Amino acid sequence: MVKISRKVEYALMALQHMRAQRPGQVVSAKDLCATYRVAFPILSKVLQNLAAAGVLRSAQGAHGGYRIARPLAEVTFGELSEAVVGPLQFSYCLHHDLVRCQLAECCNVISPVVRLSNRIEELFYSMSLEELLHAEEPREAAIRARHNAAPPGRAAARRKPETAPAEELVWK
Amino acid sequence: MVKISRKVEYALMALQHMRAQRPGQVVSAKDLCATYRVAFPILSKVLQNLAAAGVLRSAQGAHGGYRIARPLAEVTFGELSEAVVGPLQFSYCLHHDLVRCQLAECCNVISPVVRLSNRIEELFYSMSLEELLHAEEPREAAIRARHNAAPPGRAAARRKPETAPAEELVWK
DNA sequence: CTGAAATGCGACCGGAAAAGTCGCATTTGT
DNA sequence: ACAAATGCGACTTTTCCGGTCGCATTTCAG
Repeated sequence: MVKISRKVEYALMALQHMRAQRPGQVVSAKDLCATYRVAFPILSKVLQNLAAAGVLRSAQGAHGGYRIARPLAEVTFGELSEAVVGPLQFSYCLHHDLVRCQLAECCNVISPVVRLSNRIEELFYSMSLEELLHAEEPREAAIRARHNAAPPGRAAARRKPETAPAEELVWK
Repeated sequence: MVKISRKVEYALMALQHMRAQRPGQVVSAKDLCATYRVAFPILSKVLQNLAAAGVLRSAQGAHGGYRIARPLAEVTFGELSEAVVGPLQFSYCLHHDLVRCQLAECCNVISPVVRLSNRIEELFYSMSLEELLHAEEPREAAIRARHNAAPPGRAAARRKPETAPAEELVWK
């Protein structure tokens, strides 16, 4: 199954958050973790990856943190993905040389697989992060509203009927 | 990392093979395994999945096998993928209801993730198998040629070289 | 009618990759 | 000097996919 890595989701969360900051304002990994309930070391590594890729700029030391290094309209999802989870590698066949493929001598799908990989890669590199993150849509806004608007205990209970006590939502 | 399942590759191999058969000609799983060096049970299951999805038609009993059930131009890669590896589910967030997502209450990327998933899904359902498999390209043709070109007498030896590498090529 | 050859199907196993953890070094502002 | 932050590498845990096994069912052929 083709699945988006959780690290990529964390990266998107971080960028979505930073997009809303004043320009030049840095955000620490610690703050992000507190806000979005993600384990520190893993988010930290994701941010470091993004910094290494030039998507974020880091500031070390006290009151350090991260900020967006270049306009998100200029950064593609493909870049983000490669920065965070390594090179795109859609198939077992394509390690850029065919030599290693065990099936090479009787393989009849090299071309189709290459075509497929190219199509996905094109898609990934055609989507800018700006395009992806540009605005909340109703569905999400509703969730946020539910979360923020109602008196703490009750709304949760209402929305999420007896089945899931609030405790179970806590990040393990 | 976003990776195409090996089962999907097997499915493509099988369909590529059947595309070249005379209409109405059935191919047994056993034959396919022998030709492409894939373990029988796994390929068998892939073929069954394709049959259940109406892409292939199966014939049970002696001299049974599979054949293509409807024109590959009418079957999309998305269909194939879902038939073989289950429903497309690109993210951990989207189990069709948001209830189960632990991050829901502080998640700020639901919309982007939905957008992303939709884009990939659109791509998958926009590619027909005919389009993917339509023809061999030079690179692949070269490999096939190299493989087939050996003189007849030696061909058998070439085909199944008893040299050490042979063992290493055997599907573990 | 019986056996062989094929699909159909469900349960199980092992290994690799992803996710997460730990610990410590380095940088920098107060 | 100290505290707060990033930087980084090694380790552990967990999840899931590819692969295996075994047996039931169907169907053709002689």
